Amino acid sequence: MAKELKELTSRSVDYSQWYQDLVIKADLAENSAVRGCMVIKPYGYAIWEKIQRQLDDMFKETGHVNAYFPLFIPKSFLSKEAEHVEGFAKECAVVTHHRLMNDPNGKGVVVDPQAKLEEELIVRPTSETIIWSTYKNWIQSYRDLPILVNQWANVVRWEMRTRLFLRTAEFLWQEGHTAHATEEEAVAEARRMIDVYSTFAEKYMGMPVVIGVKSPSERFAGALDTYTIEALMQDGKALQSGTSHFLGQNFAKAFDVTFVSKENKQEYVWATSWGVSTRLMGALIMAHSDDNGLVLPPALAPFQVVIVPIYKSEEQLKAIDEKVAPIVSKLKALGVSVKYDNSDNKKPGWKFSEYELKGVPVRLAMGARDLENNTVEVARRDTLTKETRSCEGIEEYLKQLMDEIQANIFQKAFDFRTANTREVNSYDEFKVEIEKGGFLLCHWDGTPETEELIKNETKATIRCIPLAGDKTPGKCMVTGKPSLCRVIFARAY
RNA sequence: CGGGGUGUAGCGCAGUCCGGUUAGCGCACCUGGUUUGGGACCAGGGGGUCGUGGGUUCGAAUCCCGCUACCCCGACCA
Repeated sequence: MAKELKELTSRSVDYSQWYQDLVIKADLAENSAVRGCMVIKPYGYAIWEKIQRQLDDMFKETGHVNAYFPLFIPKSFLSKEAEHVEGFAKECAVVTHHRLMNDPNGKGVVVDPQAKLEEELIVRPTSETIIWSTYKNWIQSYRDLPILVNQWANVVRWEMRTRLFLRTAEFLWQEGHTAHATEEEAVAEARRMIDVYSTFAEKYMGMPVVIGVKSPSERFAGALDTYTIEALMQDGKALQSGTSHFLGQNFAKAFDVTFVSKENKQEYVWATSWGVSTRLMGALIMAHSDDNGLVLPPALAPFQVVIVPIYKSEEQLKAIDEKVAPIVSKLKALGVSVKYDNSDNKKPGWKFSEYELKGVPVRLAMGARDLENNTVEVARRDTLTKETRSCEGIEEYLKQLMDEIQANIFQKAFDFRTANTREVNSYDEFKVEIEKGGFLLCHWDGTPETEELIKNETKATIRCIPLAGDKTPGKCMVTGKPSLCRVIFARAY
């Protein structure tokens, strides 16, 4: 490998730099000329499309439908739910005018002062308000419920500091917004969707996550409960990868959304919202990548197999083309996506490195030697191992190899998390352990004050109170007050 | 919004302290040739308002003042 690239992708350098260089080098995304925004490049977007398609299928299976709501939200909508506005007001992009004009001084264009909007429009930071103002018109009777709607959209949050994929000023996501007749049903929906996210993360992204509930101070603005999936990155920091909120009747009350129940009573609707974003791609990158570049799980790789021909002459290439063609079509028939890169403008060595950097799960190389022996070289991205195999039955072998790689990638991340999850019983020990990264399971007295203190002193936050696992009570590591169960502390992105 | 840093070819940088031929290097790009089983080599070539506005000077990438953009570290957050 070229020295330059080795330096760029080496994790011995600062992790955030490693991450950013990897994103850019692997042709996933780049910084835009617009502050804090990101250009998702075709290869990166192909991964997003995979994520999108899979999630969308899972939403459909759970009875949801897609819809689309406006990008702009009248300013007054945002002020209707007090906590909600509190949470988002500081990071909103605001539209104040609707027209430009030629600069009277002849210097380009200026905002036309005549075109000032009567009421400013907010570029959505999330769509609860515009959606609930719409739901008001959709809901009269219990027969109109539940409403199970999802939206694929972009949102804007004017963050002070941004990072590619992890926190951009504009990002792509999906946001589900559901309306229910009863509290139980809404809670069940919020729980069901965090399970969908968890399944997606583990089965498709190959990334183990902990399902839990957020402490009150980490809750979504306007929610009664926030469920989260928390993943551990290779540098020992946690990443919140998806959330599902039980909103109670807060938004129904703010937007006066009521329905007539079976018992002919006027009642407020119960709500949930849930979302995952392009941040999942950040998670995917940081969870699995190594010094050679991305490592993509087969389930989300834009193509699962790349075939590289090695040849000295036109005739040889032609012979390899002919040999490869039936393998390609057979692989496709088996549902394995494959790219045959017989482009003549790059050398094989270059292609090897390039596809490794891009995280393609399996590379096949075929040259004159292979033609003679009816073999092909199979290189695995996850283990970086190579073997030469007969072309006989290679397609079936590759198909099952995909499952093996998918499982191996998950197992590796799972083992890493296990090795970096520790029980900690004293605050002194905590201060030492937190420097090593990872998840720390600790007792906490349940108060926001203690949480705040720990955060200020150690930069660690409560990632979640896990839903599953050990529920043994204990004593808070800081105050010694009683604690119901251990919670997960970590430094987070 | 506080602290720090950087703007020089598509990308990455040197040159700036100490002003002085025609602004340089690596990668990328173009042409020709030899190559091709782990990011090839040789030869030739093209590409620059040195972020921007002003000032000092015979002369400014370099010195002075303003503006601006981006990056990093905090605070805030999916």
